[in-house]
Amino acid sequence: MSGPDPKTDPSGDPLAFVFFNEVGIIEHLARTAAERVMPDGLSMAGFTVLNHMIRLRHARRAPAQIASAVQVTKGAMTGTIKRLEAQGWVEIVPDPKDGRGKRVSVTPAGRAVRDEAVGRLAPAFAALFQAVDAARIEALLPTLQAVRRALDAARD
Amino acid sequence: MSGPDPKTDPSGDPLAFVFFNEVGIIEHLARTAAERVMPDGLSMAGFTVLNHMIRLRHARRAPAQIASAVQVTKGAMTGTIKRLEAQGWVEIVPDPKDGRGKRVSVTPAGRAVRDEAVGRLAPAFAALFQAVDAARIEALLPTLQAVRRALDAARD
DNA sequence: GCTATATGGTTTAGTACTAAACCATTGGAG
DNA sequence: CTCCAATGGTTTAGTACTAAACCATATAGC
Repeated sequence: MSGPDPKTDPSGDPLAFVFFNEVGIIEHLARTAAERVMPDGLSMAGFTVLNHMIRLRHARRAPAQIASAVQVTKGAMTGTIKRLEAQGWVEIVPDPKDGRGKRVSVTPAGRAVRDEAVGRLAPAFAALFQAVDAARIEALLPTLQAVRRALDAARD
Repeated sequence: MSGPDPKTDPSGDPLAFVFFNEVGIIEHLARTAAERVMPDGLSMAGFTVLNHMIRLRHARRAPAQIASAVQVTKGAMTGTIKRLEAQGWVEIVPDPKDGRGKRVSVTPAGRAVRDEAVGRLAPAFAALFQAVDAARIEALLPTLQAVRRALDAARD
C-alpha cells in the first residue's frame, strides 16, 4: 500500500508545498523590491488602489467596490483611502444618490504619482527579463490562472 | 521606433505586471485559505518557523538564523518566538557558548501541532489537484525558480 | 407606513511586519 | 589589555491588515 507518493518531491515536501513556497518567496521579493522604489508617501496599498482605478478607467467608484476588487476589508480601505486623500491623490465626495455612500476619484496629482510609480517599476522589471526570457514567463500564465481560478472556487 | 511592445499584452499591462499580479493573487488566496485551517493559536508566522525547523531537521537554532532563513527582521522573530513559547511549542534557552545568544528548539507539542497543521492543509491542496493536474504545476517550477533567483540576485 | 434586514462606511482590538534605535557581549587590532 | 566594530536580541514607532461591533441609510415585505 505504501510506496513513493507522486505528490512528493525529493525534499520530502508535497508538490503543493513546494509550489506555494516558491510563489510566496517570489511575491515577497517582488513586493519589497516594488515598495523600495515607490514615490515618497505612496504605499503599495495606495498604489494598488490608484492603479486599479486608472487601469480599469473608473472615473468614480465606491470604497466598498474598490475594497472587494482589490480583496481587502472595508476597514482596511477606509484607512488606505484616508491616506490617499491626505496626499491629495484622490477626492472623496458623498454619493448624491445614496446617503450612506461615497464616491472616490483619482485627482490629476494622483494620476501623476501613479505614472511615476509605474515608470520607476519598469527598470526593475527590465532586469528580470534580462535573466529570464519573457516567453518563458508568458508560458506560465495559463496554468497560474487555472490555479487562481481553482483557489477562488475552493473559497466557498 | 514605436510599434507593438513585445512586453505588452492585450490589456495594455506590461507582462511583468500581469505575472506579478497573478502571483500576488495566488499568494493571497493560498495564505488566507491556509490561515483559516491552522490549529487554534497557531499563526502562519508561527507555522513557518516550526515547519522550517522540522523540515530542515534543526534541533536547535538561533533566532537570528531563523529570521534570516524565513526572511523577516530580527524584531519580527522576537515576537513570533515569544508567542510560540507562550503556547509551549518551542523552548528557548540561552546559548552556553555565547552570552548574547539564545537557542530555540521545537518541543514535542510543537511537533504535534505542526503535524496537525500539515494534515489539515492536505485536504485543501487535494482540491487544487482535482482542478489542475499536478504535472502542469510541476512544469512551472523551473521557471519560477529562475525568476526567484533573478529577483534574489537583483536585490543588491 | 412600519418594521426587518441588508448595505456602506467607520471604529476598535489585536496580529504581523519594517526600520531604526538601543543594550549587551564578543572578538579582533593596536 | 583596551578599545571598537560587529553581532544577537529587544524595544519603539508606525503601517497595513483582519474580524467584529457599530451607526446610518436604504429597501423589501407585510
